[in-house]
Amino acid sequence: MSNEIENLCAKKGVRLTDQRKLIAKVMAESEDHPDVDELHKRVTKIDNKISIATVYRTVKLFEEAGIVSKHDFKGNKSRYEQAPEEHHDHLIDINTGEIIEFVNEDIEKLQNEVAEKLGYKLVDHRLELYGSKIKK
Amino acid sequence: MSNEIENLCAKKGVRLTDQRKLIAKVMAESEDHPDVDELHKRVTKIDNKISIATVYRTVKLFEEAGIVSKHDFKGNKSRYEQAPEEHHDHLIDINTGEIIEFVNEDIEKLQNEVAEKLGYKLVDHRLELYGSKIKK
DNA sequence: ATAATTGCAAATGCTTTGCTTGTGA
DNA sequence: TCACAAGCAAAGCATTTGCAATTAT
Repeated sequence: MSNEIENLCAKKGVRLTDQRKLIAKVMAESEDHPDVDELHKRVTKIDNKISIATVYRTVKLFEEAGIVSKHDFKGNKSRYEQAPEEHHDHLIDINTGEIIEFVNEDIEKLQNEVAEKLGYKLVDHRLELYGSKIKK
Repeated sequence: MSNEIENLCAKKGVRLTDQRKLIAKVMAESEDHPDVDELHKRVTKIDNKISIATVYRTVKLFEEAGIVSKHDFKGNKSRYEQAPEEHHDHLIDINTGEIIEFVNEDIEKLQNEVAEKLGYKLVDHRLELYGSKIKK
């Protein structure tokens, strides 16, 4: 009955309230990258007393605990996804808003090389591709 | 007496007011990536009647005309730079906030390949590296 | 002349926060 | 029990906008 996010909360000593459990559940079941409003809509279907402030507080809490990842794509409000096992980047369909995840080791390696060459240790990065579907 | 940005405005049919000339001048002379507040501070030193609303309107106008580029780095307000001749990406020093520009053709090429492989035409992208200086 | 631009202040949209009541460990 | 969390409404912050006065062409 418990999900990955709940397990991580327990492990990290994050107190599990009904609201947090519900938000965790909804996030764990989301295949997309919902924003706070969308999350609030989804949890409200199950418990209509949860306030949007709680959703804001909870995603922030989860993010700080490394349980979820936050993304600020161009021109949108912040969107969230369960923190992935392995890093990936995103391609955003500029027509539909659809988000496709991808991994490219070569780019990752080159990023490290670039940073190093400039005298920096790479701590974090952001790579987003914006494109339109090629019709066949 | 006129700068690159003023020339571009003329070419694009953007009406040149005193305020816009001044903002163009300040942007053209900026080596860094100032935000709107900082731009407002800089123009105010020369003309203290310019309102922040005008700065907002002007950077937006310039951006839509392709004259300046807007960047939303992590955790900061929007920052602007004169639109570069040739594309570059940014490395942000997470300790000082300093921004270093770089170009890497290999990464650019790989981005196109990734998009293509996913069935997309790459229209735009965002690549930001966040790092800390390696002390020697 | 007159359509576009400015300055000001008010409005917006997303997010955070203070405070009182409620609750998980 | 009691420190912490939730709900609500108010505040915050960056940015946008309505409107009357001003200005570039």
